[in-house]
Amino acid sequence: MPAAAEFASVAPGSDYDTVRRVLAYITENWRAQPTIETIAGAAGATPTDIHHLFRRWCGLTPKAFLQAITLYHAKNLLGASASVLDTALEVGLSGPGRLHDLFVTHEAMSPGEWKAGGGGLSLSYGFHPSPFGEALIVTTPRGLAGLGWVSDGLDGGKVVGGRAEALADMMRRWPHAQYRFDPQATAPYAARIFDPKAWSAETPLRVVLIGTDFEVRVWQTLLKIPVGRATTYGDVACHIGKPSASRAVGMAVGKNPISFVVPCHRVIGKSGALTGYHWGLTRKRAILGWEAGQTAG
DNA sequence: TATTATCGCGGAT
DNA sequence: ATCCGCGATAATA
Repeated sequence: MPAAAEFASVAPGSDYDTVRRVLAYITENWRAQPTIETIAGAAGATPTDIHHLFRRWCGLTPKAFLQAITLYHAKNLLGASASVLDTALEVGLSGPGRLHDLFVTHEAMSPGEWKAGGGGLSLSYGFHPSPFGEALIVTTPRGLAGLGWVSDGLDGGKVVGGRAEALADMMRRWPHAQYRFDPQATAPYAARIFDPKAWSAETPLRVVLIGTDFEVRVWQTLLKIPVGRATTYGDVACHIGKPSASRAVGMAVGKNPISFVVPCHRVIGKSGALTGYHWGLTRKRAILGWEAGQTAG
């Protein structure tokens, strides 16, 4: 707890704050095969603290968590059979859009519709705590349009961060929209999204996909990847009928505006390498590790 | 035209 | 085993 106060920029003392430092240390020093004592020391905590933290945060012991973010485990996420996307469909869940465990119903808003009729469209935004740091949530009257993260310091040695930058990043996606700070409008979304106990099929989460036709098709495909599984850029490309477009898929995945809800973190390279994440690879690891804990129980 | 959060192939460590 | 460099490839600004 005392060490966390030094990182007062965001959610001081939060679980993710420490998790982030553990992950950052491991990614930079994995070659040295650091012991749990060394890792704990670098994160400013005792091994016992670390143990309790991971049990509380994701339900896994530190050892299990570390194993969950290795390349070997990432390959397992991909699944032995043909494609995770196909097996998801075989399970026989009824409608499109409720395959995600968050029970999302989605509608698409094409750029044309967005530019032509978008004059009156206004977006509400707010900042809310989450298991992965402070989240920026953007909504329309029709549903969730954006979810991003406020960077909280270092990622891969690069200094980034702040609410202003998080908001600017989101506004860059739809520069012509009207933005209104309205935490009361966005708070219910935060409560729903980050509490697995609140995930329910009866009241699906409404999301609005704003992008090109190609991007929307990719994002819709991502919604079919179950919690605790992963797929590859090439698999997504096959799924939308363009087997050779894996690179273009990577670009579209990277532009996903609704982090976590549209699970772009569950797309990894064919080798099992995590390859990239708009909000930092450290966060991608953290989310995948957290999800491993959710499915383990 | 020049960018990619890709992929698979050789050839060199 | 692992890692680079390369070309093919599809969608954007």
